[in-house]
Amino acid sequence: MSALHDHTHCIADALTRADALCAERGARLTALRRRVLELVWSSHRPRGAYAILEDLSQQDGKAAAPLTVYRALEFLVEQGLVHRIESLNAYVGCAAPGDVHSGQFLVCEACGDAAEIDDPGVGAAIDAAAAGRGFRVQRPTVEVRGLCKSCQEKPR
Amino acid sequence: MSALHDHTHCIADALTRADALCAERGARLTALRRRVLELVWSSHRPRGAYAILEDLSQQDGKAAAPLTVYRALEFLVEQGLVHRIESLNAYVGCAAPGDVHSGQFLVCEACGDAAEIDDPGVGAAIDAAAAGRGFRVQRPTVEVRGLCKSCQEKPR
DNA sequence: GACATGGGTGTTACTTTATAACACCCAGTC
DNA sequence: GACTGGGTGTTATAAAGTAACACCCATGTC
Ligand SMILES: [Zn+2]
Ligand SMILES: [Zn+2]
Ligand SMILES: [Zn+2]
Ligand SMILES: [Zn+2]
Repeated sequence: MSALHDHTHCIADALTRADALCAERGARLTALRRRVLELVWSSHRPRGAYAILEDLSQQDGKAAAPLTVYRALEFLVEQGLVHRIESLNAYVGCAAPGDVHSGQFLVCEACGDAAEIDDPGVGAAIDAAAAGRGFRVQRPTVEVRGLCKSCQEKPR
Repeated sequence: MSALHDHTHCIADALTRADALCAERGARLTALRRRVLELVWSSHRPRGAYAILEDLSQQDGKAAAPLTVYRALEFLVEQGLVHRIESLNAYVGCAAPGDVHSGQFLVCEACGDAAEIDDPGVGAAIDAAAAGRGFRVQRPTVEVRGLCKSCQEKPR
């Protein structure tokens, strides 16, 4: 993700889509859940549950318990609004909620950004590899560590 | 991994290869590290660090500290003898140490076995997807959850 | 043999991440 | 108004991982 973009737009857009999706599904995007989603979207870097907890305490003055955040995150993940990055124990906003989520991420070691991609080639290759071994795919996880384009261009 | 196979052979083989690889590299596969490797290989299911710790305590009578196990695991991972399954916070023996490790796993939700595959198609697809976005790959992680062949055949 | 060197291990304490159990509240319904 | 169920608050606890520091022991050097 380019460092120079109107991120307030990313946030507003994510919240709007979340409102629409939840309304459509009859899922309850409560004030707390919406606020947690907003905090997850505070950047394109995956954010840990306890970091979000701190945000809640400091920005909202509410001293919430870990469970509060974890339950909100659980809901958001179920709704496909947020993805969990397993290799970081952290959460990041979904770029395309509503669409199919195969969950593929390019995670930059330098800036920390996690770019979600839904590359059909990768999905197809995984399906083929699994099928060849008689394995039935339920949930693929692809998290590629490396260096994003902008971090390669301005090294160090 | 078929439930019916001579697993003692898997273990013996893994230890033999580890001995050879470490000797070749001048890496010190100490008694503790070798023992931890053996415990990781106690099955084809990824095993958590604390589970291995318990094995050490119960089977060897040594009440080791967590760090002891984590340090041994760190060494084994560096040497490519063991892989960490990020989505499980657990470790599993490498099927082909010495070769290139892209780290692709088919993890069965039913029996827990993690089958390591090194599918060139998957690797190539990831490289292509990353290259198309200007991303330089350093360490890909692929962990596919689903049902292995034998668990599909004997459901429940 | 005495001595420095460095990697491996032991010990204690601590941080981070995640979940269990149970009570309460509040909107929607009959 | 009472019933119900999902969402939230509270407290306590489990699971996973790390920091700091001392000790040991094999190796190489003087
Ligand atoms: Zn943005
Ligand atoms: Zn970057
Ligand atoms: Zn085996
Ligand atoms: Zn299975």
